Amino acid sequence: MYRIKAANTYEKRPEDPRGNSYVDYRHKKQDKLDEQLNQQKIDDLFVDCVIMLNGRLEPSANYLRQLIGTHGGKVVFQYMPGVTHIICQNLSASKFIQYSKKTIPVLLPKYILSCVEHKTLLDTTEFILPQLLLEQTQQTQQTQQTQAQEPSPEFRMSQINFNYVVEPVVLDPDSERIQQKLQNLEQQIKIYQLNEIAQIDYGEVIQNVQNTDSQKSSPTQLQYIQNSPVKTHDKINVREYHEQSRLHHLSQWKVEAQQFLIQNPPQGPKPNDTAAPLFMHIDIDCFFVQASYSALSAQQQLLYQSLPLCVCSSSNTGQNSTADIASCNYVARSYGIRNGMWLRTAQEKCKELVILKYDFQVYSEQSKRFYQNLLDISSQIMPVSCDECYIKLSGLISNKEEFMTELKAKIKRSTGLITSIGLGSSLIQARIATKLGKPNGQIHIGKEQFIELIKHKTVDFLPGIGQETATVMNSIGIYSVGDLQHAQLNLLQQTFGEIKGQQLFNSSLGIDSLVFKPIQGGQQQKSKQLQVSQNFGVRLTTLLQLKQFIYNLLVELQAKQKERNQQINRIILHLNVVAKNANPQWAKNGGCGQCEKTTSSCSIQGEVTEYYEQILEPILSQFRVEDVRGADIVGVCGEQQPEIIRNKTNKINDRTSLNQFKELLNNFQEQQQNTNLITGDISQIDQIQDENVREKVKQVIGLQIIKRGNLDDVLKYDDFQQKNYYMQQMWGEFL
DNA sequence: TCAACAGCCAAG
DNA sequence: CATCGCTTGGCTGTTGA
Ligand SMILES: Nc1ccn([C@H]2C[C@H](O)[C@@H](COP(=O)(O)OP(=O)(O)OP(=O)(O)O)O2)c(=O)n1
Repeated sequence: MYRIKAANTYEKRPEDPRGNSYVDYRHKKQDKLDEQLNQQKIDDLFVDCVIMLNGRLEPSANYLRQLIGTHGGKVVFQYMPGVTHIICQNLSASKFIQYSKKTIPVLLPKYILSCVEHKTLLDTTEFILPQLLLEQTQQTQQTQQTQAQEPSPEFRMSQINFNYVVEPVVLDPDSERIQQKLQNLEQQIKIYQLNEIAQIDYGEVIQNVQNTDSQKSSPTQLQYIQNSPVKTHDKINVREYHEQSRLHHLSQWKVEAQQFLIQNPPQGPKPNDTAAPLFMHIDIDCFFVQASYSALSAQQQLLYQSLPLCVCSSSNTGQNSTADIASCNYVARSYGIRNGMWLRTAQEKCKELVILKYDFQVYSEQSKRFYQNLLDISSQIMPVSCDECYIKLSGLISNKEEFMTELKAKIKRSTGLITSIGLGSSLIQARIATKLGKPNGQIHIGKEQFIELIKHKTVDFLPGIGQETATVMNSIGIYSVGDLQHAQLNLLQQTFGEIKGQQLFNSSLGIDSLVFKPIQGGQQQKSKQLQVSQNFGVRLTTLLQLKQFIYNLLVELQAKQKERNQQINRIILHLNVVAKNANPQWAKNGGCGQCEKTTSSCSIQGEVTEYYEQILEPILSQFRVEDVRGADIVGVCGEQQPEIIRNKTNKINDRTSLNQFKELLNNFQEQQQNTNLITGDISQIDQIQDENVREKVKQVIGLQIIKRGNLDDVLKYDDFQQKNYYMQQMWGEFL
């Protein structure tokens, strides 16, 4: 039996685990924040070193950079004269040749960690990249501090190696015995009893869906083991757990916002598609904090005015809380506190941080009120979340400033909440405008300004660029948005893939990759998948309990399916099992910690709840029940209406007439956003000055028109995202 | 050639 | 007391018919 695992999992540093569940992403995010805010120098260990980090590393390049920085060293991500060490992990063939000729030591990341650990520069011999060892052993003695030759082009273009290794699963010697035991036990404890119980539970839950009464404790709910690390005063089941989970509500409210708009179609005027495109993005500032604050008594509000506030499930003052901060106000942010940060980290930054309680009821009501205020602006609204949405305003607004001021005042009157508004000619421009204006901002960004305004931001400022993408970008020498604006498109595409690469590039220029999809009144939204998860507070002892857990999740899935009137063709179970070397010290209290996913899937005929055993059966031998820390169940929905509009990615790569391209593609983009199809006027192509460029554009567009009959069909046929083949066909001439 | 599937990433 | 780490969608890459 084999399990695929990321090749470079680094297990010695639990606070930066990789390749596991999203849960670890939280840790990484936390790390990143910590790192950004802790840059004091510790010593001068690496003071004479210029260390080049290359490719994907474990621990992450970001972490190593911080580490080296705090010990006085300099870090570069591309080769340059003066580099004293190269840190690398996966060597591609071309680089292998390059590196083996260099006189600079090429070392494993372990070298940095060991040096720090021993507080001295160690001999490099032990840490030479194994691939190079044969060639280089003779040379290593005299390699340090040597000046290097000019870099070759390939050398500068750092590639990322996404190799995977297949690693045999070493079963715990006990597990088989335990399995056996459990199975026997299960048979003894009447397996059919579960079915019986299950039926009862099923009925109850469905009934509860209908009359929304809170559910009484049912026999199938999870049982916590005695003396488990998670102590609980009460038993919980999936539904009760979700009631308390902010992320569950957040996801739920997004769906509710969509449904609200379906049931209450916006009455505002229809935007004018022939007018200059104009989009608005609006977001309530630190939503949870404002809402929780507004629910306080006047006296308390006065007391907390202009104090650092946050919303967090912990009310403790004990200093070691691992509770997440859902939202913090801008005073708190000035201390470096961020949403999603653990309370104890935040309290290290600001002792006076005031904790407010969640009030999900209030958030839900405020969200509804917020949306109510948006209904008469325009007929086209696209919700992003409970506190955030895009609205199309093309041709509807005369005085922008006045409009924004009035809307903000109106929302303030109705909800008491302060919002930020951004206007721009594309979604991303509006989005960035909001971000730049926060808090209490109202900004309109012009196309030209956009590129200048964000030039000096780090790449992760752009929506769509998170921790992972930023790290990879850094490793190919792109740090700022400006770097990205001037990056080589083909390098980006080579690194991130054809579409993703193009989208990243486009984003830096303010061109949307997100498509504006306003809610269509009366038309039920169909999801592609429905998911139910619980990865908190799960500590099981018996197989029976595991089955109950899975069953409970399936009951929720079924309820969701019925509620949304969707069909589920297949379910996928991701069981989160505690990672072998997970460091308990870093684990969130009650959380799942570092986990490895064990996955199983099966097709569904009939009710999903009937599959609780069948879905577990194939993977039962791969883990011990007491190691299970949670599960995600994904239901893949069927009977999807085919999407008419797939994502379209505009191609730009002619540097000499970049501006013309930008302009042209902006126009195309705008038309696309305006009509969802480019039906329009392609005579503007004739206005392109540069003959080369003009012909290329004509070729590509024209070719497709001929092929498909007309431009509408070209774009309807936009299946090319599915396969690179189509990309080549559609846009090959451009490349 | 393309649908299906699995995995990763981002977002609030 | 802790603590409530969910859910959806888009893109990449592989497979197999
Ligand atoms: N990791 C996160 C991020 C957000 N939220 C919740 C709390 C936020 O109030 C709400 C909206 O998220 P935003 O990203 O809009 O952040 P805020 O509204 O808190 O702040 P701002 O929009 O001013 O940056 O979602 C959360 O619970 N956990």
